[in-house]
Amino acid sequence: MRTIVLRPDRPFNLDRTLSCGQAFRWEVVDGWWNGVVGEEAIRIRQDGDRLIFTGADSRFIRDYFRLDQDLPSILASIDRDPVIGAAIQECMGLRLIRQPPWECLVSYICATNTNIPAVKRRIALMAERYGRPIERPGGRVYAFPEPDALAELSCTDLRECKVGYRAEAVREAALYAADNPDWAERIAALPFEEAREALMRFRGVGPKAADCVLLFAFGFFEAFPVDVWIHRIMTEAYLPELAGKGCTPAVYERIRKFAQEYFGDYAGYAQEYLYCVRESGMQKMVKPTFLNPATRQNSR
DNA sequence: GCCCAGGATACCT
DNA sequence: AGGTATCATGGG
Repeated sequence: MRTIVLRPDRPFNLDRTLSCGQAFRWEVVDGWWNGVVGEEAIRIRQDGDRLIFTGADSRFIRDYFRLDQDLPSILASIDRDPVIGAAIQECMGLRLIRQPPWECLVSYICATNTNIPAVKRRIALMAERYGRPIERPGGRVYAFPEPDALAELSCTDLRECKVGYRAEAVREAALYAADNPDWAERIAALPFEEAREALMRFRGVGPKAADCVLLFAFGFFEAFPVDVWIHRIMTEAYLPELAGKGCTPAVYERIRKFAQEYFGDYAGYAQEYLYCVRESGMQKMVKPTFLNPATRQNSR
């Protein structure tokens, strides 16, 4: 059992971080979060300013949860109005984690037009059936399968993991990644927009999935994924002129460009905080509180 | 049975 | 450039 004592100027909230829908392989079992990251089977809980965990060393935990990132400065930089301000208050301590690129890519291919529980099920099935077993005192768990393990499968095999029509896309991605083991390094070395284009060359990866992988795996914090919830929040609170138009490619582009300019280099954090309060936050907007241009400009 | 969900794609006009 | 049908699955 290991412990990390959190510095007061490095706020962190484990529950918010793991339950906000950015990662799909964590679950709570009697007060502990259990998850598999790479080859590590991790068990962790938070007690005030202490993180108590097994299954990985402290350096791994710090890196995965980005505990050394200066969250207060980041949040100060995006805190530009009452809407995002309320989300920051409510979700303080939520951090964007550093996910393994391959698992993250497959996860968001499997996350199109579906809901979070279904994605978790798909990833869990692929891991149980085709991942390397990891033996732990608490039982056996499975690493997420490497590209070559998935590349061998037929679409039928993948469909039995309940991925549905996404099977071809998962298979193609696996074949490509197995043939190009350096695919992630090459994307990581590109500038943001080029990395985005590279990801969108995978079948089944459009703007939204690409932005999620850029944000959750590659640490491009200017990425601003627009799903149906974010589309709703952004059109109601920030871009009323786009309300009721549906999230067409042009609308998607306008929202993400606005967000990058308005929230700045850490727009992705704004996105995740807004997503975190998607339901409670929308309730409070029964009378849509459109921010007027004046409010937008003199903030901060 | 319905509608919705961390959408993308091919195919229209 | 801008609309639209379709895809497979699970939750509510």
